[in-house]
Amino acid sequence: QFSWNIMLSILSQSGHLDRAEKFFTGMPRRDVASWTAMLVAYAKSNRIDRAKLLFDQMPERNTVSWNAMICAFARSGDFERALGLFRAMDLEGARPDRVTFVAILDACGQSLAMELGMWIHAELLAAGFQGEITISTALVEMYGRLGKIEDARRAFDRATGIGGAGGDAVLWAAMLAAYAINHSPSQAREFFENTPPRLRSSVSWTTMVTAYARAGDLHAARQLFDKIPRKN
RNA sequence: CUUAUUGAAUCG
Repeated sequence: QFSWNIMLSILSQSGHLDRAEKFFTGMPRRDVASWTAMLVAYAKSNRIDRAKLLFDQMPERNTVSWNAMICAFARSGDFERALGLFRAMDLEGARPDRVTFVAILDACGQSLAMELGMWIHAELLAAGFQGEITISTALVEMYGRLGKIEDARRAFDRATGIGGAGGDAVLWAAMLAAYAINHSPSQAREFFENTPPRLRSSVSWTTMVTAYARAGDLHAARQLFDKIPRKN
């Protein structure tokens, strides 16, 4: 069973939707993973409608299947349906996990659904997902997009811990982006300078450079660009 | 840490 599923995911990841489809229908046995893999294959080819059809036809659904479908909607920009599915999970007794929450927080941020976002935030605290770094990053990103920079910062501070130097490069880049979106480049720059080099990535650099460029300060952009270490 | 789903910028 494992090997069939592996074969199926190889086919879909290499973009052979038609072959994946044939393989899927020809499989001697199909478990939840097989159905979900096929669903994702459709979604990646932008056949969201087909994906949803498969989702509805699945003999059983687990959290991963729900996540896959929610992510598919979110990726296609259909945040309404993504959020709708999230609500429907409860009714079918599927429990959201950290992947669900990250996807939903992202959808909230992109659709500027502040009310719901804050509600979700409370939900995940209650569910005990507080400490997950991907969750923290998603919170920072969402609040940043919503213009709630203080809330973004609060989530960030909790994630970086006592010394304030915890977390990873993704978290720090997300916080930087939150500043860059909501404040002047110099404000963002201050945060950038206070970022431990270990937690700076090429993403931090490009975020900072484009912040200057967007503000029209091409000189500062160029100057910073020239300071980027070779490896980045 | 390889059977399915998830976190950051730019450009393509």
